[in-house]
Amino acid sequence: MQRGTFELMKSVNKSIILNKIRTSAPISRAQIAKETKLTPPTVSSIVKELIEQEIVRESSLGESKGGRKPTMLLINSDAFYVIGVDAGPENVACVLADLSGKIYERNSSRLELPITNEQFIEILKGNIHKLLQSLTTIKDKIIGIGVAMHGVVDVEEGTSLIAPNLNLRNIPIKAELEQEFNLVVNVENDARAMALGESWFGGHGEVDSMVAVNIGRGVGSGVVVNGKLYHGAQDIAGEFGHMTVDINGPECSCGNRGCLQAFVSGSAIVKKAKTNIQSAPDSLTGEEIYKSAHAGDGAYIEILEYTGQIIGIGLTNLIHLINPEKIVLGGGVMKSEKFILPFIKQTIDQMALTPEAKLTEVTVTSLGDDATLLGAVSLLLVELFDPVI
Amino acid sequence: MQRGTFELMKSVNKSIILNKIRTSAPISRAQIAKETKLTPPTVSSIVKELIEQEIVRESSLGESKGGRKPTMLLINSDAFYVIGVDAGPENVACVLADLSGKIYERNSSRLELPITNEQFIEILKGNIHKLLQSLTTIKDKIIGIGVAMHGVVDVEEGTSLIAPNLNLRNIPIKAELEQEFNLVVNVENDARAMALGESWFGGHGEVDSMVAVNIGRGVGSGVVVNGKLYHGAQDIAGEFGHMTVDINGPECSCGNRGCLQAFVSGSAIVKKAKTNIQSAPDSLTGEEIYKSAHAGDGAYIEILEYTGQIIGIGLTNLIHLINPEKIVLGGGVMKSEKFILPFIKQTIDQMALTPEAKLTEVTVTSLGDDATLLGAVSLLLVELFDPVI
DNA sequence: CCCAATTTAGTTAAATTAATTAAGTTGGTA
DNA sequence: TACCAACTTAATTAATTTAACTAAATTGGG
Repeated sequence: MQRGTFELMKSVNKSIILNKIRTSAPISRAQIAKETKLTPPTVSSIVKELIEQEIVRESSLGESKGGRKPTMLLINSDAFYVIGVDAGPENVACVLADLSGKIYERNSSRLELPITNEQFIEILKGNIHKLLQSLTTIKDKIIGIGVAMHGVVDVEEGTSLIAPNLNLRNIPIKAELEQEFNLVVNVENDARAMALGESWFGGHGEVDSMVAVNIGRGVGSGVVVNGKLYHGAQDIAGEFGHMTVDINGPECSCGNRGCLQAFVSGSAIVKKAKTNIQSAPDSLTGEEIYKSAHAGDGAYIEILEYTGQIIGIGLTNLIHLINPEKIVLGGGVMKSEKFILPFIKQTIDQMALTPEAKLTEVTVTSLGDDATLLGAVSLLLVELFDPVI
Repeated sequence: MQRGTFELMKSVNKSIILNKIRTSAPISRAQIAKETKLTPPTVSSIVKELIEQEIVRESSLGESKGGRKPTMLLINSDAFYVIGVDAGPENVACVLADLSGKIYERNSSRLELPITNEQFIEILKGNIHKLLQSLTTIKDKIIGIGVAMHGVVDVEEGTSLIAPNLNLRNIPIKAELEQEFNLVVNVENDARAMALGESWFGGHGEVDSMVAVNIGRGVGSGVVVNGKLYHGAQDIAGEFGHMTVDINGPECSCGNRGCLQAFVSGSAIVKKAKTNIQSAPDSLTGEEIYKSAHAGDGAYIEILEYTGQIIGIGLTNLIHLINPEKIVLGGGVMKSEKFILPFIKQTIDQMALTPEAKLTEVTVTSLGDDATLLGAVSLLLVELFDPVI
C-alpha cells in the first residue's frame, strides 16, 4: 500500500517527465509542460535534477515558433550502461548496452548438458566478466545486470525456480551475481523480459497495454500494462503456451491435452510435418521447414499456415480476456512470419467478437533475435526511468 | 497520465484510510496509523474530514492496552444511499442500498420482447421512480445510480453498445438517467459489476486480484486488480465465454466452434442433456436438470460433472494467463454448485502447471442472486471510497 | 529598415498544500 | 505516582502552484 508522500508526488512527476523525454526526444521543457499538464517551474526543477544526475542532457536549440528558441532535451544515453543476459535453454547470451538500447559488446556460450547449478552460474559469471574486460573505460558507468531466464522465476528473490530444459531448480542467480559484481541484478522470465523490452525499444510510443508472445522451443508470453510488467498474484501470469485450445488435442509435455504449445512450438511443428509429409526426413528441423516453404513446397506451406491458424485461435482467446492494445510476436517460429502471420491475422479477424477485437494490432517484433536481450536490458532501465517508489 | 499533485497525495491517503476502516472496522486512529504507516497527525486530519463529510463516524471506545482508550471508527453506512440496477436479458431489478450493501428496498420487472430503446429506458426510469417513492425521507441522501447492463457497454459514455438478447443497440443509459434523476450514473457490463461487487461485499478482505465469472444464459467475467476493474484497451476485456477450448467443438451462437459458452451456458447444458438422455422431455429446463441431479439421477449428475470439467479447463486457461488470487463463480448454472464445483476444482488441480496455480482459491459467490445488484451498487461506492482522481 | 508589440521559453520568489516532526494533552492502567 | 497509549497542536519541511519576471525570438506598422 503505497502512501501519498512528497516523495511519491515527486517520483510520479519525475517518471512522467523522463518517459516523455524518452519517447518524444528531442523535446523542450515548455513542450513537456504542455503535454504533461505539469507547470513550467515543476518541469524545470525536475529537469535540472535529471541533468545533474546525468540522465538527461541539453542538446541544440530548436526552431522558434514565434518567440524564444526552445532548448531541446535528450536522454543522455551513454552516461550509463547496462548488462543484459538472455539465459535460454540452449545458450547464454550477454550484451553491454547503453540507455538507448544500443549494443556495444556481446558474447554467448552454448550450454552443454547435463549441467549443475554451479556450472550454470559459472558460465554466467564468465561471460559477464568477459564483457567487462572488453570495455574497461566504462566499467564504473554500469548500473546493473538484467537477466532474462527461461522457465519459472521468483522475481523477488531473483532465483530460477524451474529451468525445464536444463533440468535445474532453485538457482540463486541474483544472489550470486550481486555478490560477484557488486551491481544491482534483476531476474525475470524471458518472455516477460521480451515484453518489457518490446514496450521500451519496439518503437510503439506510449502504448498502455501490450502482450508479447515468444514462440520457439516453448510458448511464453508477457503482459505489460501502463509500462509495467503484470506478474499476477503468484508471479506465474502469462503461461500462454499451456492454454488448452483443443480438449481432445495432442498430448503436451506438461501432461495435458491440446495445449497451444503442443500445436505451435518448434518441435510440435516438426512432429506434425514428419507425420503429414511422407517425404520428410527423420532429421527434419524447423529451419528446414521454413526453407522448404520458402522454396514453394506446398505441403510445408500448409503446415505453417495451419500453425498460423492455431496461433490465431490462441491469440483470439487472449484478446477476449486481456484486450491489449498491441500484440507482438517473436521467437524462432516467427522467422516463418511470411507464411504464419497472414493466417494469424485472418483467424483473429474471423473469430473476434467485436470490431475492436478485430482491430488489435498484431506484429512481429522489430528487434529480431535481440528482443529478449533488450528485454533483459530494460529490466534495469525501469529502475532508472520509473523511480516510483 | 496522472500527475503528482497535492490532490493526488491526499486522495491516495484518504483512500488508504477509508479502505482500512471499511475492511477492518471498528478500528482506532492509532491502529490505522500503525497498519498503514501513515503518521498519527495525517490520520487524524483525514479522519476529521471524513467525519465532517459524514462518511465515517466515531463509535464506542475500545479496550485500553495500558493507556488511553482508543476511539473506534466505523463507516457511517446509512449516511448515504445508492441505487443499483441489474439490467439482464430477461428482467430489470433495482435496489436501494446503503454504503454497507444493506438493501432497504427492491423491485423488478420482466422485459417483454420485442422492445425498443425508448421502452427499455422507460422501464428503468419507472422502477427507479418507484424505489424513490417508497422511501422519500432519504431521497437527498442518495449519491447516485449504478447500472449493471448485460452485453457490451461503453463505460465512458455510459451507453449499452450491444444488448444481445434484447436485440438493442446504442442505448444512452447514462445520459437518460442523469437527465431524469439528476444523479451521478455509472454503467458497466454485468459480469464486471459482479466482480467489483464481489471484491467489495464478498468478504475477501484486501484481495489484490480477483476474477468473477458469471455462468448463466451467457458466460461473462470481470477482472479486479488492486481494487479496480480492468477494462482492457477498448473496454472489451473479460469475454471469457467465447474462449475456444475445443477447435472442433460444438458451434456457438457467435459463429465460432468450441467456445466455453457452447459447453457450459444454461442452454448448452440443456441441449446436451436432451441429446444424451433419451428420457429427457423436450421442454427440459436448467432448473429441472438441477432437480433431477439432486434427486440422484446419474445421467443428469454426469451432465453437470462434465460441465464442471469444462469450466475447470476454461478456468485453468484463465489462471495461467491472469493468475488471480481468487476466482469467484456466480450465475444460474452455479446453483448446481454441489455437482459442478468439485469437478472444477479437480480439473484445475489436474491441469494446473505449478503448485501456485493449483492453489488458486475457487469459490461460489456468497452474495447469491444479489451478486450483480450489489455489483451495480459498488459501481458508485468506488467513487466515494477511492477518490483517486 | 527600424522599433514596438506580441509571442514563446524559461526562471525566480512567494504562496499554498499537506505530510512529518516534536512536543504536548488526555485519559486510562498498574 | 509512574507510565503508557491515544490522540492533538504547533512548527517544520517538501514540493507544487501562482504570479511576476527575464530572455529571446517573430511580426507588422510606419
